[in-house]
Amino acid sequence: MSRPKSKFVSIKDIALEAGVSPSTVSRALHNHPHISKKTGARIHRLAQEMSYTPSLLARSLVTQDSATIGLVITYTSDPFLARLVTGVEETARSSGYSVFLSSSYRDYDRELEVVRSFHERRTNGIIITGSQIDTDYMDLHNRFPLPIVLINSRTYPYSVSADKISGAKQAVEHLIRLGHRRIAFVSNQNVRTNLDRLTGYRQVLRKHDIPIDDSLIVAGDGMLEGGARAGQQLLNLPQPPTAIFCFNDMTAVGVLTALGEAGLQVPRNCSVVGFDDLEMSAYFSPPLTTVRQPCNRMGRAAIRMLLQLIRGENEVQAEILPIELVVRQTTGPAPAPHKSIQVGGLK
Amino acid sequence: MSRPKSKFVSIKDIALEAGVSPSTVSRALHNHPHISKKTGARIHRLAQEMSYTPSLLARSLVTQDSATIGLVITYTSDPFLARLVTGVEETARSSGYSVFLSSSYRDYDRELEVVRSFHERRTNGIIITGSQIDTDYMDLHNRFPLPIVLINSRTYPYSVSADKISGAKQAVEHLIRLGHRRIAFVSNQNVRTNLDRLTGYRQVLRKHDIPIDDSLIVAGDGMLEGGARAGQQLLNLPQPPTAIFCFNDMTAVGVLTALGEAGLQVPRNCSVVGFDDLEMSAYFSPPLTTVRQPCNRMGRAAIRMLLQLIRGENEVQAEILPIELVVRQTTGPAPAPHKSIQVGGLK
DNA sequence: TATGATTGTGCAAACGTTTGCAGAACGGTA
DNA sequence: TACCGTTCTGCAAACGTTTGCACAATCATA
Repeated sequence: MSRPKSKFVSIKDIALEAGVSPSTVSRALHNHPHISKKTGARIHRLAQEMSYTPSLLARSLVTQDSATIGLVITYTSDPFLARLVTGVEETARSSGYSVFLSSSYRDYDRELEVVRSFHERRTNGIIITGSQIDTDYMDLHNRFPLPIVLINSRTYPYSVSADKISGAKQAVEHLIRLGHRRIAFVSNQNVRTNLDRLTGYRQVLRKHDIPIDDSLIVAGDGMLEGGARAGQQLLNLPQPPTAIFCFNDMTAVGVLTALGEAGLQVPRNCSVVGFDDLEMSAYFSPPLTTVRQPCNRMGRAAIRMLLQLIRGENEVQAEILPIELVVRQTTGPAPAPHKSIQVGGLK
Repeated sequence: MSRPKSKFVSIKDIALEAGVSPSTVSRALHNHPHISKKTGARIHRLAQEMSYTPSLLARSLVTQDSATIGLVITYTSDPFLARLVTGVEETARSSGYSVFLSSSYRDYDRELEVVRSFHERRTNGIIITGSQIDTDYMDLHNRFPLPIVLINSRTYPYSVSADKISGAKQAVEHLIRLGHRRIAFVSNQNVRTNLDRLTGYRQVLRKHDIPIDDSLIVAGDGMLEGGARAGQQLLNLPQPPTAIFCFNDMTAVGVLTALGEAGLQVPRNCSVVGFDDLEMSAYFSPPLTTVRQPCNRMGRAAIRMLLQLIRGENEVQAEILPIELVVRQTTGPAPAPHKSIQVGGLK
């Protein structure tokens, strides 16, 4: 025997010990009604004593059900995703599923690779945030014949998204109401993820007859560094903005740092709005005005949808969850015109 | 046939199509040398065409190797763990492992349950952060006959930890050097996790002949809320501290908020030191002085150790990684004595 | 005492792989 | 033509489960 016998105790070992057949053991452990009380008890006791742990690998093979789902996120270090992961993991576990986690780094091929590997492991379904493949999954359907639910990819039929257009509109409306007219937008690198926020941003400006100035739309990277860079870039403009709407909270914090380093006060000299509402954001100083994404709820909705698909209920439809602006202390009235920003103020 | 045949194409399907035996297909797909070029090519082509994806479930069963590891963390929402997860996931994947993720909520039974479920899935090994079971795993060894590596449980033989005693000492030394003598410590709820920090804290105070005042040791919860509460509690003391050493950065931020709300300036009226060095902490205002835990490195070290154990190299030993104080702007000279804290200062 | 119903157990196939071993096909040499 | 050595392929067992079906045991009833 070249391969060593497994180091784990199997149903057969118990069967041998109990002097019954493996099937009886299997049934006994599942409390099958046709098993006599006596044998049932004895087998349970033996299983306990021999510290038997069933192999879900073997079970999955025969039942054609791995009781496993895959979760693909962009970066494990993105705090926005933390609560989402919590929601997914929690609900998955309470429905008896285990969760594979992997990250895509927002890279098409990497995402493909992760999905392939989850498919190899025969996960019952996959949830993907920030997908680059997105609607292409519809063509990949025969290559990956398993349910896939996307988060924040609202063009894909099986998806759960936050209503980001509405969020962006609320944010910009809020700023305009405060008197701002030069409102900047700091984007993410990734075109697709910016789309909704930009749409909302443009719609509101247009509605208020504010011309769209492309120099006010600058690129961040969705992270602290990018926000800081973008902030500096905006300050160097001949006519800097009086308010900055940011792709997300991390970006906003980066922007705040840049403003602070330039000696500007927030919101006196410049207002800042974030997106996400990280737990941290309420504790920032000043506490960040931001658009709250219902992450936890999205995670739960996504897995609920996935479980439906797994059960074969195919008539689910894309969900778009409402989103709300949380006004805190980084937004205030626009400074008087023509001296919109005073560099190097106070002290 | 009551159970439907699998919806996935198997090696048998290819064999049928190619007119060869399953074994040949298996070998061809593994580029076994004894397979003729012709058949090899044909089978590869067929596999491609039929979009065959091997079942790792089946493979794992026969090879007795699931190429899978389990990662147990306390809370998926803890930002401190984010980079650690990244390190683990990254290294695991590049070694061909997939990662199961689950959270323990710092609960003994929950942790046990997660480990059991990972064992059922026949993960090759498990990494656990913030373990409550800790050294008890040594007794559980026959129940869980698979390698387990703990993070930050230095009494367990297979563990990777940061040198938290040293970190705490550096922090408190730093404060004392700045002239502070009333130095508070805001702890976590969990006794075990506080141990090292408290040891360092006490050692340094004793070394400098500063009596240890138990009223200066108050409980947080490792999170923002707890920090804020603890901060208030400390301010209400008849003789409040001039410096506060916090269990972690989240706690520190909570404390900062409490100080801010009381109208105190940091570090003029009170210094604050955190622990972890979250990415966010450098961007806080003022940027947080803190003790940096090498999370990413710890994650990588942990999985490296686990892989060694999986390969059967049992002579590994617990690793303790160095840790460093990062001085930023929440610490400064102690205020003059007897008017140590002026409530409601400036403006 | 046979009959039938009821209850408990075992056989064997199946899930999708891998792999040792046997053996077929093929080519070359004597 | 017979033999041997290569080179390739297939058989069958194994991994650890589940489960339909057949059948054995038990017991009450006629």
